[in-house]
This record gives sequence, C-alpha cells and structure tokens, in this order.
Amino acid sequence: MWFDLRIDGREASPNFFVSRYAVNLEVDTLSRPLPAVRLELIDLGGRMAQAVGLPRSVGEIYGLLYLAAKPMSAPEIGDALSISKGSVSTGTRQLLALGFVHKVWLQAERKDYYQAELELGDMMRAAYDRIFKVRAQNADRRLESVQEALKNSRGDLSPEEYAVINERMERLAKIKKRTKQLLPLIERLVR
Amino acid sequence: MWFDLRIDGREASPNFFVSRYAVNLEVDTLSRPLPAVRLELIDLGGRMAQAVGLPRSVGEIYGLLYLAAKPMSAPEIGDALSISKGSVSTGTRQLLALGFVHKVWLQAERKDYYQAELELGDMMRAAYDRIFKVRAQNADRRLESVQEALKNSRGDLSPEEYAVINERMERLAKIKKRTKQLLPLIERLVR
DNA sequence: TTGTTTGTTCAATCTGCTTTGAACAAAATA
DNA sequence: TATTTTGTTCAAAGCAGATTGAACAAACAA
Repeated sequence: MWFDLRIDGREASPNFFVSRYAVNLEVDTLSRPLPAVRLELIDLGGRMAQAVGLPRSVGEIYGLLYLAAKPMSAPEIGDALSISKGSVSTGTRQLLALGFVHKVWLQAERKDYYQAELELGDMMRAAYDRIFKVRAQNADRRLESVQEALKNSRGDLSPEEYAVINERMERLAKIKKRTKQLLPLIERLVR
Repeated sequence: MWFDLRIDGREASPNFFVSRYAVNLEVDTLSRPLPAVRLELIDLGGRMAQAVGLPRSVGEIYGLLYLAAKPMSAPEIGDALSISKGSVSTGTRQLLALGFVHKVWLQAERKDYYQAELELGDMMRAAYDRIFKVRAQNADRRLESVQEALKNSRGDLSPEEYAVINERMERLAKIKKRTKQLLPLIERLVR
C-alpha cells in the first residue's frame, strides 16, 4: 500500500465494527444479473479506488453496496462481483476500517451483512484523518531526517556545495511550514 | 498511470520546455559519489512520487536535481542514479510536463541540461491544474454516464429497486455539487 | 460426535505498471 | 561519406502489489 498507515485494521477485534442493534430486514437471496446502473457504479467505484491507491476490488465492493436495496452478505458480494472469498474478506475489512461500510446484525442470521455508509461527511472525515493527515506527518518526519543528513555530511562537501544545498534545504523548510499552515485550513473545509 | 491525463506530454514539440536564454555555467562533470544528504533527498523524492502515483524514478530524478549545484545532463543523471537512458528520457519528459524541471541551454553544448524548478508556488499550481482539476472533471463525467445508465435500465428494475437507486443517485448528485463548490476554494488556497 | 456454513489468513500465482536495453533518428564532427 | 554522441521509442523483462484458493478456525445443526 502506498501509505504507511496500517489501514486495514487487522489489530482491531473482529466484531469491532458491527452495529449491535438488531435490524429486521429481508435480504437479497436470488442472484440475478445486476442492472446496468449498478455495473456502471461498480466500475466507477473500482476506478476511483485505484485513483486513490486502493485495490480496485475494494472500490467495487463499495460500488456494489452503494446501490444495494438491502444489506449483502460476504458470499453474495463475492458472487455478484466474481471475486474470491479472500478478497471479499480483505476488502470488507478495509472498507470497515475506513468507515465506508458497516456491518449489520440480522436476527437469526449467522452471516455478516454489509451496508454502505451513505454519509458523505463521515466518509470524507475518515479519509482525511486516516490518509492525508498521516501522509503529511510522515513527509514531515522524513524531511527532518534529510536535514539531519545535511549536518552529518557537511564534512564531505565543498563550501560552495554546502552553501547551495543549505539554501535549498531552507526553502524546503519554508515549504514545510507553509504546508503546516495549509493543513488546518483544509481541515476546516472538510469538517 | 492512475490518472487519465496524458501527463507525459508526448504531443508537445521536443524543445517546448527549453528556456531559450543562454546561461553561462560550468557543469558537474566528475562523477564522484553523492553525499548523504543528496541520497536522502533522492530517496524522499522517490517515495513522495510513489505516494502520488508517479514512478519512483521520476521523483528520484527531481530529488537529484533539487540539490544539484549546477544543471545536469541526461547521461549524468542516469549515471548518478544508475538508471537507464530510457528511464531518464521518460522521467525528464514527465517532469517537464509537470513543470517541476526545466531545460537549460548551455552555450556550445549539444546535450540538454536539466534544472529543478524551485518555486513551490509554480509547482503546486501546475500539479493542481494538471492532476486534481482534471481528475475532478473526469469523475464528474463518469458520474453522468452512471446517471445515464439509470435511465436506460429503468425497465429492468422493480419500482422499489428503482426508488432506492434513484434516491442514492440523487445523493451522489449532491456530492458532485458540493465538490464543485469546494474546488474553487481549494484553488484559492493554492494560488 | 460429524458435517456444514461462514469467515480469516497467507503462500503462491497473477497482473499491470515500471524499467530496461536494443533499435532507431537526429545532429554534429572528421 | 562514416563515426560519435545524444536522445526517443517500444517490446520484453522485472517487480510490487492484488488476487486467489487451500488450510484452518469458529459456530451451529443434526
């Protein structure tokens, strides 16, 4: 994965994301072919996932659930998208960790059922916190280690080289500062 | 590449990005090992490129040029990073297209020389226009085609299904609207 | 108890993007 | 003219990350 964050939440306890109130809903059982809209949205979901660096299958699962009239079980999801049990398991875990999907507790059902989170606000907040914020922090820390390296290799550098590099590193430091000022602004936009 | 944009600018005429004023500079010729700072920044550049979905080598080239005291030729770049002629050629083209680098015309030199663009403002503007704006537009167009699909498959859907799907599609339309309102704000932040 | 269903994990496989390097083109030099 | 140097292109190789599927565990039914 392209960001260092452990986004798939393996450490979370298995049912951490299950909403615990019972819901009384019937469930899609028959597996007839999906209508064109749904296929389109599944595809769109897959592409957007890739655009953000997530596995395509994760986006497809979300796209499937987003237009589902009723919660869907893991086997149903795998069926509808023709992807393996393993991928469904991994994909749903990631979506749960991102807060894009939640489990639904259906009375007298052993299976887990999944429903798309529809609240844009929640999703953007989650994505922002879990991805961009962490990314920014990482870049920050990384830059500090470069500055550290400059101190250490001062000996290997001619005075001219040192001057040039030092000047550029100061530019970088300024950028870092600017970015830090920018982040809260973006944060305010998102929240 | 993860965004539909033709970012490598093959269509541009070969010397489109060459700054045409002559610069009178000597050039790094000897290839002694790079000091630790520079290696660090090359690595950082590579990682950041990957984080945005660009090839690592592109980021490394930029990282190399960023701390270079003098413009570097393609052969020098390939040498310093131990990457192939082909990668240097592709990488520099992408960096030029992004506006992260510019060519420098050195008197009495046949080679092209490259210099990192240091102006943060310019770079962010370029990145914003070329990546995020286009991405947003694409997502927009894509969503419209999903809405189109809904009209076409209305016949295959039960009234209940149609109702659900329609409601969710309207949510999406709202999101689209919100995003459209957000973009100019971000734009103002960046400019 | 055994058999069935659901879900997880992870090594092996697959897939798509990156990189390489050979072939080619262009420009300068002898 | 032939030769050298620089740079581009693109098919093939390499590689990182996604997907699969078999093995396992847990929960329930008979």
